[in-house]
Amino acid sequence: MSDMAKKPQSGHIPSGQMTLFEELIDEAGGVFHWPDHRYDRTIRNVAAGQVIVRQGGAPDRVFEIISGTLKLSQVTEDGRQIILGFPAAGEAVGLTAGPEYRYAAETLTIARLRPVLRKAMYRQISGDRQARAQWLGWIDAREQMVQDHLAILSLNGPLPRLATFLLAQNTRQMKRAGRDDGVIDLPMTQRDIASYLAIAPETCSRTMKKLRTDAVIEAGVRNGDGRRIKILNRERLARAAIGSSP
Amino acid sequence: MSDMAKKPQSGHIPSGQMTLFEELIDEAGGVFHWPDHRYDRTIRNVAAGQVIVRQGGAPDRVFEIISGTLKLSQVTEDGRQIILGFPAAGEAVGLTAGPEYRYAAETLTIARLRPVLRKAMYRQISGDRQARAQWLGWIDAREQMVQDHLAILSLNGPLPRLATFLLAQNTRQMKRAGRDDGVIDLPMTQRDIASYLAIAPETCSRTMKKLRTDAVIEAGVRNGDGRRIKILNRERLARAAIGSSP
DNA sequence: CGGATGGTTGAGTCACATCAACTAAAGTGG
DNA sequence: CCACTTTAGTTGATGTGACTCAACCATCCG
Repeated sequence: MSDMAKKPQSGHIPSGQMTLFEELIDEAGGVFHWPDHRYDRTIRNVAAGQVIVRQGGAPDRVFEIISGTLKLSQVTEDGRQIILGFPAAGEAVGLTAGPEYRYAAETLTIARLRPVLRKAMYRQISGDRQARAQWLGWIDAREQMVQDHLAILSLNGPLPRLATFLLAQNTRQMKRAGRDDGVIDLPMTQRDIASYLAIAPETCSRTMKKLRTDAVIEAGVRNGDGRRIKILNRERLARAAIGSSP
Repeated sequence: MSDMAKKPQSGHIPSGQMTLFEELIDEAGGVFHWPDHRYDRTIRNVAAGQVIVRQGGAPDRVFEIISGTLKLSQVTEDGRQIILGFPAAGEAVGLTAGPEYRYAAETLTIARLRPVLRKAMYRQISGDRQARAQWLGWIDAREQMVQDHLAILSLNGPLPRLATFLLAQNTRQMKRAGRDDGVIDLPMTQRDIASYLAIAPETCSRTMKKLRTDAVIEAGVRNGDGRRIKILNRERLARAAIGSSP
């Protein structure tokens, strides 16, 4: 029930690719510390497994994701961990109207992030018309993410949930890349996916297998960080998403 | 699976209390039409069962709830209906950064609403410091609502979900009333609660019964619109919320 | 009184969570 | 470069419990 509490799986600090990007990385392990100077709009490279914002921290910055994928997680009062989503390039992280960050954000892959001070954000929203449209777009995207999550969780089986998740992931990556070859990058672990879908990790694995043996998807090999799968039959994947078995 | 689609239960247009408040009510059945003139900050009384905002409509107004309880619902692309929450006095409805309302809002009880034009909202956010704090508070409250919903849906049984829901309802009403007598108003149907918790209506009923027979709650009689229950043992309700059976 | 809506209860089935053991792969350190 | 450890993922067996279908009350409204 609260097995997630027993294994917080906090920052699994990989150091595999890090040697390649050592000079680009600001800090190596654990929580990423943002330099206080030159914080405004300076894009920085961050290693995988870095905690960008901490739950409960003061929300003084918003981060625009230039590239890479992040993971949003939250620890509830009773100790369970919830995965809230996997924002990627083009989205923003840290947007909140409250007095503190409600969730933690952690890089799943190497990422390029642009920090923006909250003050600057308010200035831009009031002033520059174009910048405001940009901000509202990010806020809207976040709204959409949450809505999609709720829609997934109100589905009643692992198969519809996973299928919907994969399709959504495909759509997002397709929009980002401009083309659609049916390949879906999954930089997150299956454990994270399971938590996001509110199913058991074993069930997630079994459902994946079912999709594989039914020739709906094709599982690739490990891709440095995470897996990569390919959609073989989008029709059936879409039908699985709404609960029709054949 | 999609039984909600078969019975959209759209606007169940009650006319019970309406005779009492007939002169206060602007429109009787179906979708509530807001007068175009005097829209700014004029509190209006609305009957129960009125649709305040429609999904897909242009989000030109935000509604501050002075009194009463509303229901937020959404119809997904594949026809399922999702209940997103039950905002009450002190909260705001219709806040969105996108080009259209994502969900419909309907009054569950008689309500007093203050509409505010979006333009006026932007003006206030940029200008008046105090008004901005108010708006940010509403946005934050909405964030909190969604987070709580996600936290509930990531719980894995009907009992924890229902218990959490009841405790949250109690907390909200307690804060609003200033005192806590353990009484919880439930203006929504059990069908709505079940949809909100993503469980079957029968399961919702059975779980309620279990709480009743275990002397955790006491069920009152029908209260005009909806039921009213009382918490007899908050300890056990709280323990049920995190999944401990004893 | 009849219709409609919301709620309750019963029986049965299926499937998800759980526990457990195991493989695969990658990081760690000598 | 090879043992050791750790983590992610896979598979099997099992019991329970939530959904489903169905019929039945209870209220409220005409």
